[in-house]
Amino acid sequence: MKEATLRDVADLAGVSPRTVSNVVNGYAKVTDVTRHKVEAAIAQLGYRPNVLARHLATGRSGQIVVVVPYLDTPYFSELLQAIIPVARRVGYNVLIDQSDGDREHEGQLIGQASHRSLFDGIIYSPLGLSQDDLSRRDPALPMVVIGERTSTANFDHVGIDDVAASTEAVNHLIGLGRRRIAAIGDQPYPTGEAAQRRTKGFRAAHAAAGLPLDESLIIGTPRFNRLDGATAMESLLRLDNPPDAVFCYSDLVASGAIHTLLHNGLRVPEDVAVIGYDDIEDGRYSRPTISTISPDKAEIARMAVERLVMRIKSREPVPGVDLRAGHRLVARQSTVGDAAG
Amino acid sequence: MKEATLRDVADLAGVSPRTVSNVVNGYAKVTDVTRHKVEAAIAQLGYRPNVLARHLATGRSGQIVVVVPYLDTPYFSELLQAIIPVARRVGYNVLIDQSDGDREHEGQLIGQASHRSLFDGIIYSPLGLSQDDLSRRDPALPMVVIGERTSTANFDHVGIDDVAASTEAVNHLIGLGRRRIAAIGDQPYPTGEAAQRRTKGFRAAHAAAGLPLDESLIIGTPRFNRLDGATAMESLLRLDNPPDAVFCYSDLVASGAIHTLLHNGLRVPEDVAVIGYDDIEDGRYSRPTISTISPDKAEIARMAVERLVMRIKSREPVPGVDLRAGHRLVARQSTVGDAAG
DNA sequence: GTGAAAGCGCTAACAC
DNA sequence: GTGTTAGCGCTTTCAC
Repeated sequence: MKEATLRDVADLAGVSPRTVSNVVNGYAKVTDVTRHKVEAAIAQLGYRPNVLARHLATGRSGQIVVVVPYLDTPYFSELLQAIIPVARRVGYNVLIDQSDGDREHEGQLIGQASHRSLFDGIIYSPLGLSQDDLSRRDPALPMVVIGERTSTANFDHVGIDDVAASTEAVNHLIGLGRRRIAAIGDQPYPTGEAAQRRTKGFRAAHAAAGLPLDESLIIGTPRFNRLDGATAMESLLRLDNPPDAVFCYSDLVASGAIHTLLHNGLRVPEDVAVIGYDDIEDGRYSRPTISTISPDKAEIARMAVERLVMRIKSREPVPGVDLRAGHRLVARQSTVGDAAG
Repeated sequence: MKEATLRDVADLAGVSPRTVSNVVNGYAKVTDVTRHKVEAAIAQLGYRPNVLARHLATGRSGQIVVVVPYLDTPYFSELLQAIIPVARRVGYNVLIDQSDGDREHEGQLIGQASHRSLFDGIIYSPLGLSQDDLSRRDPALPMVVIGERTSTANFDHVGIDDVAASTEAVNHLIGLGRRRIAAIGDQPYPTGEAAQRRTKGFRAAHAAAGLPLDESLIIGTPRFNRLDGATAMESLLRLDNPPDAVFCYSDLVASGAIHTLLHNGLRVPEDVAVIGYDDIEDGRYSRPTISTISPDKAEIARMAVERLVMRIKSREPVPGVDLRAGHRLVARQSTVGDAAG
């Protein structure tokens, strides 16, 4: 049996397609009595609008693309999982794209023309994409960037206050009486803005506490993986005067660092306290559980989607804004021990 | 400047839209001279077909859904990464859905009606979905199942020969002189078919080698995660007579098991050899690198997509078939030590 | 507030 | 082999 069309509904309700469309989309004002008639007809026929036809008529595809560097990095997959339902709720499908940190790919996707009728907008969580790359994109393509860098006239940015969050993380360690605090994850080059903001917070906390800062305790890593954390921790342990606490720029890094610590017979947090960043699910179940900065992923997702949809629907150019989502520090075993429960 | 339409091309080439459509889609035969004219016009106008319009006209959406239990499980994300480009190449977008092992969700998605014009077919990598659930689905929705269970009249199945692969894995361990071999990951309940096939191979290898099998060395786990592996390994180490090798039903499990072994001062592979399953990227970079059964993910992806597209395009009902992708054993450090390089 | 009708850009009978 | 033409189901000016 064929699906009912808008015209069927119109016929049954004794109104024109125009009216049905109005009711369905809540556009123009419709008399209550007409609305009821239409709604009854819709119910009776089990009518559901044909998305495809709507897209053709409106010239929009109803698809948005979310680009993440790595699909299997927990932080990104969790972010994705937050974004998908939000987008679906406002009528958009989510296409997922992995950039692989591959500049080529990233550039191509947002380049001119390639997106014609394929998607209406893009949510971008870049890694290793320079300001330059971003501005070279098709400015007509609505875009929201998550995470790094700040907005321009062209696009919006959604993220948490990394500097403040990092400061809190380090303050937490200081508050626990730690005095030699290391940082793992710095990336002192153009595409490492996110990392640099964390380093900034790291410094700020030291300054505020009047705590001297040993530059040799800031370890750079190419990425934010477990292996990076493990390797960095090893080099820290080789120091004459190893740290008594570590601020890791991701939970994965923290996990790697903890691995190395335990492997070397050190206790976490008794000998070395470790705090991470991202609040990935793994950290809640690992042993010890990992203290972390927890970005409000749901809020990030909501902000990003809302803002993107707004851009898509807007006829005029929209000025770029910086949206700040919430975050909180979650103290778990890796800093406070079994007090964390 | 507006995009060129098929009609523009037709006008410029001096032919009818029908002909242009034929050329674009390679449908009917077209004279070489006509084809060249059309192609020239296409090039000149920079014409690209409007996907949306095509979908409306054909009644298909050009979307397929891939459902995986967990987005952030490396095996699934790698599979996804293999599927996406293949699907794109044959003109399909991939919508990703995470079922969370949530029966509710899985059932709903493949139920009646919910997919109208949203997607043309579904590639399903189920976990915890019973045969019953599967057959309750809308039979009109083209479906290919990856991994577990075998096909029915309704859908196809793509997978590797788990029993053979598992047998090879265990043979590998036996060939290295191991005699007390454990298995981690059995799931002796209806939805654990994949696990059970591995156990079957485990038994087969023992039987073939005339090696007695200690049932207490077969450890069940709720999932295939790191933590499952670590926990299971701990219980194995508490045995009076611990194993000298372990066959893990996933690389994640192997990773967890290795973690526990190293943590307990045992050497891998000298004291205990470990082999995993899935060949996830992590296993190639961890220390030690993890020996594994490597399913040909590219082939799985190709088979699944090809078969699904075939189903989508076919007018008549298609009988379900079982497609078998290749696999190979990859010996790395966790079984052969530094001989693996 | 609602109706009539013209597309959105493509595909696919149906003819020639 | 190629042209004609009628939709696919919806949105949306334009009138009333």
